[in-house]
Amino acid sequence: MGITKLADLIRLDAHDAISHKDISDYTGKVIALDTSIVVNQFRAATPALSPLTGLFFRTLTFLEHGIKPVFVFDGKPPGEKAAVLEKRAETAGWRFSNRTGIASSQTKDCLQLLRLLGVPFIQAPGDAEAMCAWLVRAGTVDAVASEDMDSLPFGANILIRQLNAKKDSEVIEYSLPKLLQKLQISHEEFVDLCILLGCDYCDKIAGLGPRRALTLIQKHRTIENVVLNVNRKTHPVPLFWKYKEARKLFLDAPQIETPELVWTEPDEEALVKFLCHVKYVKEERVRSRMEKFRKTREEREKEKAAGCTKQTKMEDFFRVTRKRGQPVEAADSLSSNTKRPKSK
DNA sequence: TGCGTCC
DNA sequence: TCTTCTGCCGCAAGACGCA
DNA sequence: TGCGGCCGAAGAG
Repeated sequence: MGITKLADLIRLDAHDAISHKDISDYTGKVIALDTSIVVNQFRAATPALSPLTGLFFRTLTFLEHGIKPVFVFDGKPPGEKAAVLEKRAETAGWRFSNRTGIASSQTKDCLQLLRLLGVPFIQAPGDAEAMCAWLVRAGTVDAVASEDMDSLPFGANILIRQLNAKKDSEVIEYSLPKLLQKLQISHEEFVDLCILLGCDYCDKIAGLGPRRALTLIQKHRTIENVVLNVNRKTHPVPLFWKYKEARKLFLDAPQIETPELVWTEPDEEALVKFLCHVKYVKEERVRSRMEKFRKTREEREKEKAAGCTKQTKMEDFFRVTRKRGQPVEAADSLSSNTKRPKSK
């Protein structure tokens, strides 16, 4: 669900924090993705089909563009969010199964697919969004790609939306430092603002929308002070309001030692065996996509040989590792890329 | 480019 | 009176390949 | 399921 109306607020009040990019602008970048969001996207688009094929196609598109994806899996959700998830699952009519953090069969399939594609993945101790944001802060990855805005209060400096395989689709990049500068608030104040807007971890104050919430935080700086300065009759504070727990979740996300990230060559034969013989995807579909992948890769190498500097040589790309706390480039360099508005 | 199909 | 919030409604969500 | 647009209701100045 993310943060209610945060995208609107940024669009209207901190437009400078947004830049419009093309997927090719992320060549050579390490991008963390919340796997559950990606999988749910495919499930929502084609409920009758396995989301595995979608994951397969999209991951290859990333690799073709020289993007190094890292998939992050949800661990045991924090108690506050578990309640929300359970409620959501109940209304949707399915059983909420990630209470323990034990991988479902679908998760195991995704893990297997990523292994065969040679793409690294990380098991988060809790919320995958929190882990993704922490990876950016630690310099392990350059940005988070997600449709949820949660990564920003979690502290991800760069958030990318609409990073998909569609041709001519516009990628939107949000810069947290620019956002804070434009709104003239600190990260802690921004977290309080997100709680007032409405997040997954606690209730919100009724009657306070994005306009008023922003003005109040800019004026009074903390939720405690905002509460003292709003009309309690028209804007009642929720009973047993767990805003302090929510604040703690955003600011003190659980951290783990990041494993060394390694990208290797996709194993076509094993992919065919898994996707076609176990998951019953048509072999022709998998083979032709792999063929296209190889051709794109060859073209890139040719371009590189011809002196096209932007392209990443694939031999360089594979078997490349990213060590902990050793960013390839500062995350901020992503947002310093030239804006490339799409012409329609 | 639009539309049908993927499983 | 103007601004802001809320609730309701409708639509579209992925990616590929063929015509 | 989530969003954007539209509308009526309610609050702020």
